[in-house]
Amino acid sequence: MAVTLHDVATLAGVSIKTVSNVVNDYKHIRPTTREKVLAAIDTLGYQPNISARSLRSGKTGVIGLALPELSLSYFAELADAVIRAAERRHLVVLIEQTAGGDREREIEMLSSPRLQLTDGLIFSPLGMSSDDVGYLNVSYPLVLLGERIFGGPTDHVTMRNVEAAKAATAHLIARGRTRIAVIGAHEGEVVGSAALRLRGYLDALAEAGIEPDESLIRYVGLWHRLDGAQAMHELLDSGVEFDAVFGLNDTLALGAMRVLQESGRRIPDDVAVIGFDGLDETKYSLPTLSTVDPGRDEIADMAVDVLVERIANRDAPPRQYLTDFSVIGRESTAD
Amino acid sequence: MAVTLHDVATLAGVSIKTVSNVVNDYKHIRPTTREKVLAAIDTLGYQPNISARSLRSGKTGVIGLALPELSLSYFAELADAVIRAAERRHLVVLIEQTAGGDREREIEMLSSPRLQLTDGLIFSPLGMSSDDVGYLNVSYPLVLLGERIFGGPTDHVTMRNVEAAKAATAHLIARGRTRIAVIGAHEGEVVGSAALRLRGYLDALAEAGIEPDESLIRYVGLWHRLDGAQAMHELLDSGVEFDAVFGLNDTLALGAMRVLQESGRRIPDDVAVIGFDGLDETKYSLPTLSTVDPGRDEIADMAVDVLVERIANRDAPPRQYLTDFSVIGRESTAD
DNA sequence: TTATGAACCTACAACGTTGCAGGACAACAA
DNA sequence: TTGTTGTCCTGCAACGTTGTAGGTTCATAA
Repeated sequence: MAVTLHDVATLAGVSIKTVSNVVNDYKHIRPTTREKVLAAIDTLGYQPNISARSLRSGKTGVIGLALPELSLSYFAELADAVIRAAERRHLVVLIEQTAGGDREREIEMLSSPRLQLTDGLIFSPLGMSSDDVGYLNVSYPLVLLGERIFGGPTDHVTMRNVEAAKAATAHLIARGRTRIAVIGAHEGEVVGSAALRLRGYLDALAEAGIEPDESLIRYVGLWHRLDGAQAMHELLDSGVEFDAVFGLNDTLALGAMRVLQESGRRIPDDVAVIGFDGLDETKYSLPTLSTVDPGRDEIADMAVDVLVERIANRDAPPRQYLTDFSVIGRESTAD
Repeated sequence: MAVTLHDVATLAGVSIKTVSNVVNDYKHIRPTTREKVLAAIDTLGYQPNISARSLRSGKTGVIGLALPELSLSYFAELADAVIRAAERRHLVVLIEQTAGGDREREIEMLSSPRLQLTDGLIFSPLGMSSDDVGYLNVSYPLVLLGERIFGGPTDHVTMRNVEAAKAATAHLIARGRTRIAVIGAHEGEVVGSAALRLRGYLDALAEAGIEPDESLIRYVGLWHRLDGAQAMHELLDSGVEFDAVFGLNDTLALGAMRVLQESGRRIPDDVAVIGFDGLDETKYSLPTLSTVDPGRDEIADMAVDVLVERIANRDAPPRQYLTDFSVIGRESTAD
């Protein structure tokens, strides 16, 4: 059925190896020979067998991308960006979902035989924590994304969470807001997106000389829209005064915004709202949502680059890479 | 570096083939031998080399999924469902994006050597049309999704678009609405989601004895939120009266809803709105959006099943499979 | 006792490719 | 002339696996 080097070689009247050389752009080939071979390849419609090539070379041209779940917009947009970045480098992406970031699933995934197909993995953990850092000692090239785990034995690409959250908070302060609620904190967390962004929030308050108010900090379990909505309900019920909300991600902010509107508050007049992540969706909400763009394309590009380098050179010491961010002001924080 | 059958065989004191037999659950193996081998596998941490296995067997355990782009929620949720469905069958999914549904890219993708890695493809076209049906004559197992192309030479999984759109429209009519605008029609289209859903809309009107009004049918280019918003602007500017809106997909409906609210209309009091696709997001909008659930999980399950069958039996005639749908009433069409 | 067949195990070849080593030939310098 | 260098091409072996065919052992039946 399938056309092999052998078939091409026979038709072109050369050896198998010469065909292979042509296919792989080997230098020392007479132009006439090259053309004969290319013609044969063309008439037979030859395509190299990737399995055989992989077996021989040990490379597959596939990279893995493990993330909690594609239904979450943040990860869908991340996957989109990673696939595009990989494509530019002639790599193809195989996606593993870890059941919404289940710790056991993540650990299991790290040693899954399914990764055999892969030259390396880009991993965005959610359930695992720094305690699980030992599981990252894998035998294949691994690039870590996000803020769940620091100081692991692998390359790590992440954004400047503290600085970005500080900038988002400063954005609100610059618009005269002083009673800024923050939604999405995680009880007792030290690293992780929630903790880092909360720290940025506190830094900004400190810099502006605003006393932090614990009653303005709302804790949630997950970072879904429902959690944002519920946290806002609680905040409203508590009766505490506030004139701005910082959602530690866009989804939380959108959920909170909905509840604010239901309660009759005007955005941004009564309450200004800002999110975090730069989701596409924030451009279309009512009102449009100010947010922090973490530079997703840059993260994706960098992650793929770093992985490619790591595949080429496994002995280099692991490095940490930081991307740039930008605050995007929209209607929800308009003056 | 990597542990092979050979290493395991040496340690266990049996032949390579016996180890292979154990790994592949060959029946006639003495329990004691099996345990010896399993012990050796365990101590060495053996994992089969998938490239070699693929080369030998011609199967990779990978299926391709080609779709316009993951940033569009519909496709992100579809990909999520397909990956889950594939996982249940011990398959892994490789995702190809076709640049938002670019026709050239779709055609190119169909003969990409990247598909070599794959046992078959699930393809959700957007740019290609029924004129391009010839390009679907590929040599690998292919399952088509969606409504762009009918009557192709491949298996096809889709939903009952006409019936579902009719049901959505009837849902509005049952709530006393008679001036129902529809957003998202495609000029001159005959097949395709837009045309089919528009037909369902017209069928429902006809059944209720409502005369269709061409000025209530709004045409758009793409099905993004901005297009929905713009169509609604035009509709409002046109001054035509309406008491309900049927967005041919959820994104259009959400965009339209935003503009309706900006214009001061109350939903559903002044205007009822229903969408189509059952996006997760519709559960969280303000107000929550009524929609049609096309049974995405069922589509994904079926697509993977059909592909697996097709891989096993390439000679069976192509079939068309239809999934069930359900109308989900929410706040945007509440009585 | 031997014949029969099932249970268990093994050697060999092959899947399609590429690295390696080397051969044939031409061009050029000494 | 001979030696040297470079160009162009080839055969062989190997990557790790599984299908095929066949061999050995053992229990059971004749």
